[in-house]
This record gives sequence, C-alpha cells and structure tokens, in this order.
Amino acid sequence: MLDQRLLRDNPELITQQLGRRGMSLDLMGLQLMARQERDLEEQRSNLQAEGNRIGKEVGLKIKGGAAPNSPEVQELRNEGNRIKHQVAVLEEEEKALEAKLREQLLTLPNLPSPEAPDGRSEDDNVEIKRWGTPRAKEDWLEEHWQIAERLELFEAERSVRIAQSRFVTLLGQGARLERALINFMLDLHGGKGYREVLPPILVNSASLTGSGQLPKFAEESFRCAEDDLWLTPTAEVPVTSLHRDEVIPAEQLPLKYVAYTPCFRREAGSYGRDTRGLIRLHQFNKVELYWFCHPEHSAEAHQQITADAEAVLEALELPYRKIELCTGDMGFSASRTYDLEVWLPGAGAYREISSCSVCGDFQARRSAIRMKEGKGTQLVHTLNGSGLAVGRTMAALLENGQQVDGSVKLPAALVPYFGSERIG
RNA sequence: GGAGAGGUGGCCGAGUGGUCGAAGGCGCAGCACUGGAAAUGCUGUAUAGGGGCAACUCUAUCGAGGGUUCGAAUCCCUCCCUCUCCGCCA
Repeated sequence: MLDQRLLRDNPELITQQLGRRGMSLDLMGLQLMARQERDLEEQRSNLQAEGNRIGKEVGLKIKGGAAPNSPEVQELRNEGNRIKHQVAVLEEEEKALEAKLREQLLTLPNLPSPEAPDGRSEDDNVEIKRWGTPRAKEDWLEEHWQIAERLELFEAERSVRIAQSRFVTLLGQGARLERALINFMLDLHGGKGYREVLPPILVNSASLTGSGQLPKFAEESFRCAEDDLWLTPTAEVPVTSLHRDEVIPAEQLPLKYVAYTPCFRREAGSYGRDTRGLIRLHQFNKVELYWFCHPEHSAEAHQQITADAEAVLEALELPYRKIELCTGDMGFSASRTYDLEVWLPGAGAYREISSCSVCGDFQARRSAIRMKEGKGTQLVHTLNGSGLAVGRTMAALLENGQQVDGSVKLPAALVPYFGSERIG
C-alpha cells in the first residue's frame, strides 16, 4: 500500500510513477478524500479533548461537594452530551471515508524503483547476464513432458480424474526427483543462513491482503467456500504474515527465511498456454526465499537474494539468463524485479524459473511490519525470490540432461539426494 | 462439536465507574557508584494518527465491535481468540 501522506502531499509523484507502469490515473479525488479525512480527524479529536475536559470537571465538582443534579453540574452534563453527539456524527463520517480511502489505496500497485527500466511489456525487459552454455538444438531432443511420459515420471491424464486439467501426479522416479530437489534446495539455502519455515498453506484474507494478492487478484486464488481461507498462491503470503503486526528490533534484521510449500493458482486467462507438462499447473511446488530487512539495506539485499537463487541453477549446472523486468511487466507489489530464465533445449527457449523482487515498504505497510531502531519505528522492507520453482526445475533437468540412449543424466550435486546419477 | 476458565504494556501481574496509558515486579537503556564488574541507587522505557523547527502537545488504543454514562480497563450486549476437560482424528 502507498503512503497516505504521499497521497495528501504529492499525488503527482504517484501519478507519474504509476504512469511508468502504463497506468493513467487521476488521483485528485483520492487526494481530496485523504485531506478531508485528516480534517475530520482534527475536528473530532479537538471535540474529544473538550469532552474529556468536561468529564474531568464534573468529577472534580462532585468530589468537591457539588450535588450531582445541581444546575451547574447539569449544565456541564448537557454540554458533554452535545459534544458526544457531535463526535458520533464526525466519527461515522470519518470511518466511512477512511474505509473508502483504504479500499481504493489497496488497489494501487507499488511505485517502481527509479532503477527499474521503463517499458510497456515483457518485450522491454532488459537482459542482465547469461550463465552457462546453452545446449545446441538437435533434432532428437525432446521436450520435458515427452521425456517424462516416456520414462513414466508423471501421469497427466489420470490426474484429471483425480482433480482436473492442469494437475499432475508424479510417479516413481519423478516423485523421487521432486522430493530430492526440494531437499536439495532447502539444504543449500539453509546452509547460507536462511531459516527454514514450513507454514500453513491455507491462509486467511488478511494474509493475502497483506502481501498484495487481495483485493485485486481474488480470481487468481482458490478459496475454501465455507471459511475465510484460501489456498496460498506462493509462500510469500504466509511468510509475510509470519510477522504481520509486529515490531522487530533492528538488530535482528535481516530475517531470512526459506520456505517450501505447494502453491495453488487458478491461472485464469492462460487457457491453451503450456498445457502439457510441468510448466503451468494449478498446483506446484516452490522453494521460496524471503527477507525482512532494514530499509537502508534492501537494494543490496535484492542483489543477494537473486544471487542466492542463481546459486541453485549454477549448482544444478543449468544454463540461465537473468533479466530485469521493465515497469510495465512488474508484479503488483514489486518495486524492482529480476527474473531468472532457465534454458530448455527441448523447447529451444528460456523459461522463467525464478522471480526475485524487492517490495520496499509496500507489503510492510499493508501488513504493519515495523522495525525499532532507537526512538520510534519505521516500516521494514521485504523481498522475495523463488529458489526455485521445483516443477520447472525438474523440466529443465530433464531437457538439459537427456542422453541419446533416452536416459537423463543428473548433475553431480543432486546425486546424493536422488540416489542415482541417471534416470531411465 | 460439547462443557468450563481466561484475554491488561516486551514479559509477569494489580486494578469493579472519575484526574488510569494504567500500581508493582522483571527485562532493557542511560547515569551514579567501581580499577573493572556484580550488587545498589536514580532516571527513562508501548503503538497509531494529528499539530509543532523543537521542547512538547492533542486524540485513540487494557482481545474486537457495539451500548449505558458528563466520565468505562472497570457495568451491559455481540463476536473473536487462547487454555483445560470430553468427543472425533493423522
């Protein structure tokens, strides 16, 4: 959420910065609302101060011997009642205005960082670097779902029977590889100071609002009809809420978490895209990195969290490229984002496998996560990065490791986890 | 799901209508004492919003919301949560 003070004092800045995302906004109405709200608050609290003064005076008079129903006390009571009614009116107005304002503010995305490159769509994203040598295209190379079907690593058709399309059942060595990857990633990050966390994957509306998924993207998540609970679309949601409404001592920062969770997404509007295989599913596994950090250190933290995600790809010997998202392609809560795209030789393309964002104080304000340093508090900064999407990592391993004999060779780092250097 | 108990500041805990944002203790910070430390003493130590260059000041908050009252942590109503026992259960 954006700062209300910024809205009151400098809405032009917001309009201009959100313009970089391709939005054109007129915030004059909202600014007026925010100013009215503050005026109401001032009037109301002045009245309340007067009411408090009268209340004390009545108490003193009665204690001093005045009869509770004497004219002078009665007059004060009447005055007190008058004020009470005025306050009630103002308060109602103020609350309504505040709710309306908040509702509107919650739908505005984060301001992009000044560093983020301007652009309208993914075509304007900026490639930062490439790592590894992409395997050359050869005719016999298969796509990951072809390999997985041939080696019976997953079951697509029968998963429709269990759930519906875009669900997959991993079997045998496929299931084992998924598990090996999760453990490998958790261990790798755990060894670098990340604290492992296994959170609830049903989350309430407040949690989804706190990280930015609600109210605007309700149609992207699965909801449990009878409860105020949703299936989490990413571990970012429960981990943000792990510290919701908290004040964290500055010396404890940064707090670095690594969380493995299944993730659930409706993938509304992606009909027909990536319908085969492990790329786009309603349920997938992800190992997520998450930082709560001091606002002054978030820029370097962003470099670090991205490097930590890259380290997984490098350990798995998977060629990738790092791109920076332009303002038009960035997510709702992000102020700056690097995507990591892994090379899929079967498909002959780079595909997103990690997204590493710094959100500034955007989520912290929604979730009321502050830090205390000396006197007073300030909002922390939050960062998140996939480290990595597990299903897509499996797809990449299958395509990059496929051999002429039909088997798949796994990178050395994974052998202790998988128990074999080869599938098939 | 049924029955009971309870929710007060970072923690413990007092407070049943008035000057209570709240005794006392613990913890923490500063100062004094000390060669240094411990012990001791003094001082300070919640959050949010508004005003002020600042010192400071106003408002709200004792689980949440509503009500009674000139005045509510305290009385009334509703809800939420936690704990214990029973039931169910991996």
